[in-house]
Amino acid sequence: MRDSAKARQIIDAAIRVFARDGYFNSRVSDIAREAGIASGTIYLYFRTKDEILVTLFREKMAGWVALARRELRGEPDAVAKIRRLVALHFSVLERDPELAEVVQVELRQGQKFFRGAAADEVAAYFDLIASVLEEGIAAGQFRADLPVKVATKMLFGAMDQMATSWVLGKRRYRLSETADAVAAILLRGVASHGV
Amino acid sequence: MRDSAKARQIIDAAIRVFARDGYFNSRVSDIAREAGIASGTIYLYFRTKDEILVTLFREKMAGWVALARRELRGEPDAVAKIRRLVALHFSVLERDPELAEVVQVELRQGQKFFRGAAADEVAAYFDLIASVLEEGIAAGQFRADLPVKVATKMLFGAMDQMATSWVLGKRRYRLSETADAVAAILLRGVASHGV
Amino acid sequence: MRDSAKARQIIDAAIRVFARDGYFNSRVSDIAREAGIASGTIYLYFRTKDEILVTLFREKMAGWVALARRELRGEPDAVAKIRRLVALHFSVLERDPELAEVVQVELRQGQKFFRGAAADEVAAYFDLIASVLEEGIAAGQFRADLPVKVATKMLFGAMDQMATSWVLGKRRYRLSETADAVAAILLRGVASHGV
Amino acid sequence: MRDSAKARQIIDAAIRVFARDGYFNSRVSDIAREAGIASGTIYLYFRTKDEILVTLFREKMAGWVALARRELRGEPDAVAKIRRLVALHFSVLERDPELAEVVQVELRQGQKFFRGAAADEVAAYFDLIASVLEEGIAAGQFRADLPVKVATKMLFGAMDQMATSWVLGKRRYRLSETADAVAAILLRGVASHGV
DNA sequence: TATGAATGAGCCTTCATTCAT
DNA sequence: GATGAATGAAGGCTCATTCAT
Repeated sequence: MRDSAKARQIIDAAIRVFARDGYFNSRVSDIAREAGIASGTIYLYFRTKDEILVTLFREKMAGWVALARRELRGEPDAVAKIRRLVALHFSVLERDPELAEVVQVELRQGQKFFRGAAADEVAAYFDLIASVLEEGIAAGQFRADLPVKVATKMLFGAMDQMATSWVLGKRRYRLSETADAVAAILLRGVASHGV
Repeated sequence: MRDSAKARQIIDAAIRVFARDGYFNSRVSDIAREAGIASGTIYLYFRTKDEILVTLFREKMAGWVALARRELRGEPDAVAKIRRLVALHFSVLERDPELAEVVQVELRQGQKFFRGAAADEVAAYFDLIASVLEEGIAAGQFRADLPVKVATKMLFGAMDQMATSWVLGKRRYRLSETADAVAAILLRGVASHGV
Repeated sequence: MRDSAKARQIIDAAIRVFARDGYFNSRVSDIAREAGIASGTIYLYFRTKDEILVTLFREKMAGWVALARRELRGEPDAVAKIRRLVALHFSVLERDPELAEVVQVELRQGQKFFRGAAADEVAAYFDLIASVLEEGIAAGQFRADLPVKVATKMLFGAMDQMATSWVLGKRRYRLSETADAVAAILLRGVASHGV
Repeated sequence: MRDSAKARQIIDAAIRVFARDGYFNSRVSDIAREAGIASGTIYLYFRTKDEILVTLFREKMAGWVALARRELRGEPDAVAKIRRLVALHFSVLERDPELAEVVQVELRQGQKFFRGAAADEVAAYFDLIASVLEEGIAAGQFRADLPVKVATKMLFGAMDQMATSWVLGKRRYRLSETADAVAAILLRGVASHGV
């Protein structure tokens, strides 16, 4: 549980195993073997198998949000931030295909992703998107009457489905290359006038 | 499968049980009790517990696509069709909250939804969306250079996330009431000029 | 249960099915299909699946013993009777390979064969063998101090193993052709002097 | 299989349970309770319930054949060896009545005994018998024209039926006391002249 | 800390048998 | 008598978790 090299080692092993076999088909002993430790050792760092998945996700998602926040800070306005956000969303997943498999496919089990322990991190990401939209509205770049909550979900959903389709299509193309097109459509959708 | 009345009875019971307890927490005997039959009877109509979930989804999704196709036929142009599609997507789920729970949450397990046996039906829905986009492009309503595949995924993703958030938020508002706003954003995103 | 063409039809189907798949791998419905009737019909003639096996065996064994008794009656002395008995034992099985498979392999399950409902018929066959041995002793052909019970079991065991090996060896030779050799060894074993 | 002590503990428990209740009436959990371990532990040493039976048999039979080989080595000629073999065959079973019950009754299910995984050990026992017969023929003690394969099966069958009858008769007498009579009949059967 | 043998709760599925038609 | 859809008991096996070392 405590931050530790061993915990990270376990999480990294879990990502590989979950990506390969799926969460339900993976045994704790598989993760242990992949990590090169005894299965009992895992329970010194995680209370349950489920907690591995949740922790995995929380850590990755928290890092993701932090990264996004940092990156967006450098962008001049909401439009640029949306473009950056899409590019980042895609490149993070593209850079780590095993993580992508786990996040887009395995993590959607039951209610673990949007509900569950990871809900805070997802909410933070939603908040980040919403804040960019608010900023755009304030700056007059986005429609004044834009329903922000709705638009936030739609933006996330659109990006998420792009990622899911890419993963399920065995990543046969470069996800990043679609970023501009995606951002363009999203921006037109929310813009106060033609962009 | 053979006796469609009994099979439907089982599927309907399964929807209620899965919606209440989740797929993995549901025992076959729970479905049987809910359907008012013996658990062995289920195996006269379905080979495995898994097949119940898959059949459930295929039937519902096939009906959904057929309904959408029929409804869209009556609309005059692509813009109207997109509006209709969003309204339909939302109203189908809103009318059957238990189905919504199953489709948006339980069905996303592992690879059963987009991959797996249900892939054909999902693909048919994607095709339907794509065909509307093509029609809009041909009619000059949507951008001539619109990347149809990308836009298709984004449209589906946006609607899907709206539905998921609504389900996870315990359906505390009327999903249908967001349809106009969603359609508006989608249409602006793909329109050839400000709509 | 009652003697009837249908009961015989079921038993004959059961022999074929048991010989092909083994008793435990055979379902009652398999027997029904092989017999060309509904599975429920079987229960009009037999109380349980087990009873099919037992009845099958009792009928075949009773017929076998009756046949043997009849045939031996025509033989002049104990030596000729032993020869006849061996030849008959082998030819009965050889003439009906599926019955042989069932009797030598499938029927030996648990305690159904020597113990169980078929015990009487087996005992009758043992008695028949014993009576021939007694006759031979009385006639001076067999050792006066021959332990009849022991010899009876040995004779049966020797013939039985010959049959079992022949069945397990996929009946690649003619069992009957070994009858003379078998009878010769048996007769020397019990004879009052070199035969 | 790995830890021979624990595996032996399980096998010994299985012999007691199978002898008492029969193989099919025994649950894996019964064996576990008898062995004083958890039922899951059994699966650390055996893949299936079936494998327990097969392993049980292979180990016992292998030990039996090894013992017989060793004992026969000390005997001066084929006649003495046959006598020793019969005595040994009977005393092994008599010394371990529960093993006898399992080997003579439970193990004959379907094709596990003569066919199946135990076939090698049974074949080794048959080979041992055959080699003694060959030796006796070479030494002139047994008939020169003795059909060895046939005689081997008959010898085994005769001993086996003696054992089976003894087990089924609830072991109401001492099997060993019949050894001399059995050996005498067998030897007369194969001898080159009156013995 | 680390190990890995041991635990034991949990459940899907089969199929002999029943019975309403 | 005949049917075959329906029943429901039964148990082998898995694997997350524990704990003695």
